[in-house]
Amino acid sequence: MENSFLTEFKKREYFNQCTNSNELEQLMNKQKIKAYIGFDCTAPSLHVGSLMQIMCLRLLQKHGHQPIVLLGGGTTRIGDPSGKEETRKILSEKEIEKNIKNIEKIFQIFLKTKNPKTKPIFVNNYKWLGKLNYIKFLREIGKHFTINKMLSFDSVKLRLEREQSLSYMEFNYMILQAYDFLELNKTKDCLMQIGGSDQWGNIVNGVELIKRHSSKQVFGLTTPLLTLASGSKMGKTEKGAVWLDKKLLTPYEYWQFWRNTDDRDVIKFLQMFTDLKLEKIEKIKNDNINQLKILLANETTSMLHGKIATQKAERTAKDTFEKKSIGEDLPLFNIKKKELINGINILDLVITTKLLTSKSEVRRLIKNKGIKINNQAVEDDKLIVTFNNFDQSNSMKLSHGKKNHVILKIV
RNA sequence: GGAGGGGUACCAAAGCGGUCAAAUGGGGCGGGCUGUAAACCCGUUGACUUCGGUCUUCGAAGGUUCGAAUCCUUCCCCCUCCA
Repeated sequence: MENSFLTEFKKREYFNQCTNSNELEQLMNKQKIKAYIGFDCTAPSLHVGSLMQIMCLRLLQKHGHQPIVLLGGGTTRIGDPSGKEETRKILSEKEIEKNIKNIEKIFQIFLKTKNPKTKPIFVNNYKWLGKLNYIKFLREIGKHFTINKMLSFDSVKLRLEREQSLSYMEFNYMILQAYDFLELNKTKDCLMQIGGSDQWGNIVNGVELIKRHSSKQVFGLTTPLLTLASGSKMGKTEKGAVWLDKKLLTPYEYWQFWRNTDDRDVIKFLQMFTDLKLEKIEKIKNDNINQLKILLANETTSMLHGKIATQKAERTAKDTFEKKSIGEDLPLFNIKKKELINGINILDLVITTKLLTSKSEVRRLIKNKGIKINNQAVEDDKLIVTFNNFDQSNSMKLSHGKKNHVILKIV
């Protein structure tokens, strides 16, 4: 089999580690399997940091396998200590439920839901973790874990070494995650768990638990921690997380995020985050880098926000950056006619558009020629904006730097 | 439990009675170059300001002093060594 799930998985650079690569390959060539990924529900939505995991689920579908999406209502109530230096804050039940609903919508967009053989199965581990019987759990599951081994896991070891407290609750997280896998194996015949490289320990625990408890062979697969050419973490910009939710980040902003990818990351991102065939990427990889970035932005944005929103975003970018005119997708602010009669101070105006948050900062920017009205740098921080600054269609473009623009419209 | 060392802005780290809104580096932001990239160069980086200043900040609370990030007291937290 030339293009199996695993080969493509590796070619697209999703591969980090596998508990048993060869046997997994054989299994997946022989039959279609179910595999799961668990997602944390501490935030109201997911951001690009989870995108690689989502792409893994899509890849499963592409090869005829069925993804299980575990939204950890139960484990989110505990908090994964992996990679965390401090105890996480605990969320209320209500918040978690709300987050889960919201996050599920993201998967409805990214995954194909029609084909009954590959459509995603959504599960919430609170369903089984919520009603565990402590004594029974200790006897059936707890006996397979030794404290000696648990103490040796990085997530635990680090906290202990630094003498940071690790609550008993968090200490149990790995057991619960292992139990999730066991449960999914029993009830859904799930044979694989995928996760980020930081999940390796937790995943292996699940694989081993199933072996001991049910004498079944299952698999674990991890993706690498994605580091950008610039050395920073994927998905976090200065302005905050790059959310996969148009309420938290507009399609235009999402498009811009991809358009601004570092040159060195573009090909990698095309492989990882688009559906473009690898052969095609190979063919075009020496094309004009800016065209490739636009392609990347178009592919990723339409996957999440749809074709129409993507076209709008692209057009807005063109209008804004190439024609230096007013792009329709830029954030819009209405100004009342009344207010303009006496004019509005430039400082107040910038603050109301939320382009910046402090007047001192606006003053500084003006000094550095960083605030522009209709592409013209504002020279005086006492400038009063009036009707004269608006064009025939009652619009005015206000910019902070080259990339942050806002359209003001008189109503 | 005993002995030391330390908590300073987004982070790291200097300052150790006034000249400190606080050196320096990183990061951020803006400008230049360019390609909405990287690298590089320049500027900027508490808030408000009628641009004269004013207000708030150096772990917390008190105190000494004309004046404290700097000295004293108590408290909280962290690190290293010994037991």
